[in-house]
Amino acid sequence: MPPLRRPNKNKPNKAASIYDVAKAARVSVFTASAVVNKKSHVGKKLRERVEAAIAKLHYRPNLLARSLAQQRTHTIGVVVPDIANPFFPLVVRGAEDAAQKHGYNLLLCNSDDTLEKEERALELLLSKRVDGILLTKTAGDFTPSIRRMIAEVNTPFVLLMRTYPKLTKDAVITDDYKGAYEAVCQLARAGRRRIGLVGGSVKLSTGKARWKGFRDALEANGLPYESELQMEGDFRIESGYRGGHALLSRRPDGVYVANFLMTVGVLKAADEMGLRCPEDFGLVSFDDYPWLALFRPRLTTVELPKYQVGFEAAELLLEKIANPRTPGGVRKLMPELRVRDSCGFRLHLAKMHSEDSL
Amino acid sequence: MPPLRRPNKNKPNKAASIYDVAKAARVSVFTASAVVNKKSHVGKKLRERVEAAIAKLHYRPNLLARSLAQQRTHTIGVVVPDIANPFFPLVVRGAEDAAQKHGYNLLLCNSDDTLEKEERALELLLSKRVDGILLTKTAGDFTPSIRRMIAEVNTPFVLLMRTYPKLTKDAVITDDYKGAYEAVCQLARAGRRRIGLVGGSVKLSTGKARWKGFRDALEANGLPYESELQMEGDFRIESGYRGGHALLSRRPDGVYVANFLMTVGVLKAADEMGLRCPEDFGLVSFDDYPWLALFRPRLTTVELPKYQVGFEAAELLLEKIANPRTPGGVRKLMPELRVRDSCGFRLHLAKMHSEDSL
DNA sequence: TTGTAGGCGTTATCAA
DNA sequence: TTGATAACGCCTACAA
Repeated sequence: MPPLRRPNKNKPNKAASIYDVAKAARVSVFTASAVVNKKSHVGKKLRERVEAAIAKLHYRPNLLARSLAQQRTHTIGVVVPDIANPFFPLVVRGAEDAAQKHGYNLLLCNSDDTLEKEERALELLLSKRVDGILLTKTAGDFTPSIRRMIAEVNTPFVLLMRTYPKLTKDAVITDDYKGAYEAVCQLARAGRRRIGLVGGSVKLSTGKARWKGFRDALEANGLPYESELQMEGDFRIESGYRGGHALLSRRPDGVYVANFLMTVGVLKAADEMGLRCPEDFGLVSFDDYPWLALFRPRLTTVELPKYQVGFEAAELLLEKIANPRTPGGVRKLMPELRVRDSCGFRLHLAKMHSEDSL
Repeated sequence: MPPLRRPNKNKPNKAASIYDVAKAARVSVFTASAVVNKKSHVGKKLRERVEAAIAKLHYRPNLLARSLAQQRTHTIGVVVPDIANPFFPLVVRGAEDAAQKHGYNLLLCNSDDTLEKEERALELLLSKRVDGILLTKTAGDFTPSIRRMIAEVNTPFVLLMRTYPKLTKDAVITDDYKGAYEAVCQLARAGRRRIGLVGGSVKLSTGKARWKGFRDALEANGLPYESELQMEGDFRIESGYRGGHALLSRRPDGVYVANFLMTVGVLKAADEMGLRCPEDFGLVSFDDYPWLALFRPRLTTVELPKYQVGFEAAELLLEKIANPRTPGGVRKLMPELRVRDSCGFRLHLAKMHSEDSL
């Protein structure tokens, strides 16, 4: 004779379980569960008894157990290179807002753009059975082991900012090619002829697209393409600093930097070299922040809709979770050139004007 | 006769469970589990059989089930006002690094400094049975309902940046009083006599401490205390902008702003009013960022060890999780005044010097 | 050292 | 409409 499952085994400080509720309301756990989940029509009388018991016992369902039972955690994993890189907080915030709206939570991991940390994070997220993953893929391919793992679990992925077709076609990115193209065109409009680049890694889709946009804009504007004016960085301050020193020592009159952190590095290098922006070199940066309009040099930059990227990626992911056969694909959001002083456009106009009046 | 629990009920695309492993290795689940957890001495022979089965089936433990069984999720909840406020990413990053080190993950929530969102977040985190919570408490008291809930679950809390003794004494904060005090002293050293404040909410421990530091420094420097030179904001750009307009219209010669976002707002207001910093008013901000050294006005500011706050808070929380009777208490980290141009100190020196040479 | 069986808290199936 | 009872996948006394 199987002993009845005893509710709350007399443990004093234990939270009430649905068994306790059922017992207190003198109904079955089924009924109790149905009431908790506002399910089908439970008789009014029983429902009230259950509700009373819930209130009395301060019952709150254990989401862990629920997740195990229904194979759904209502949690999505997010892996970004570094939340301390000012680019990502807004992306994550967008994702959180979308997730929140649907009753989902975010499990956050940093990869530092490292394959090792990325894989550790993914493995953990998968083991915790997140319902889906938002990933800003780092450069390089997954190990076969993790590839297999991902294939087996069948958890939907949506990529943030960077594409990586080997994993999935679903991604929300920005039109980096166009952004870089316009950035360089603006430099050209500002009368710059020897334009250099401090770019991100060309192993990344973003780095590559921005680099191509740079090159094509050079050509479209009939400007020379000098390979020694091109520096490859890693989107961090330090690499911008190194690239800035190397590049500026070649005295370009225009510089396009592929993200904000590297721009900071470039400005530091310029500072050390006694070079002023935009007088000595015009600069167009990538990615805008509210404070950039207020500090000098006022950066001409290409704003990327960070929040939107996160928000839409999360929404797409949630759709795929709800229905794995959701279309998806690459969603490309438009950047927006914001002309301020650093490109030297105003300077150029003033100069042209004074020449005119000679 | 109870039917044996059947491993992998023939479901095709199901991940292998420990039952499958046990079956494949022809051992009991106990043994399989022991091997997975590198437990006590399992016979070498059996262990190898189990390991082979694990490899063959690509078995990975379901952390959800494990959490349910051992009442431990290895997850800590983090509630911050807004991850998009550049202050918090570093705090969160510090916490993540500490958590990661101990095999923990972060569940991230934003409260927007709203009691409602804060409570929703806490309730969800508690329901998901996080092992502990890192909280930057918003202004105002919990509702009785959530108070009770928190009391019942017995989940350890550690506060970030802001104290709130009604919840817990454990907190990692910065010495805001001292920081503000030094900020104002620096303004005084720069020859400023009519010093105003754009502070945070005095309902927050941070806002209050920074305000007190401001006042005491005024007094210590024999400066007048004019209540109309004090604006209360909410740490966001917009409130700094409004406060900036109101304050600057009174023409103070020095301004202390209690965080970076509000400084951005103040600078915007100054810009619109045609006021230059530091020529027309000296400014000391709170909280430093790498790029602030490179843009003008170069902000004199009080750096707060953001990363450390997050890191140490997480470490303390993990200790409390491991041993609830861990001492704890308020850990106060030291700020660091970084003198640059915005306070007008250099200007002041130059002026004194030129007067000397008259 | 190894195995058996019960428990973790829910949901879900299938009768009644 | 309700109620037993079996999953969900893992851990862990208690036995052997």
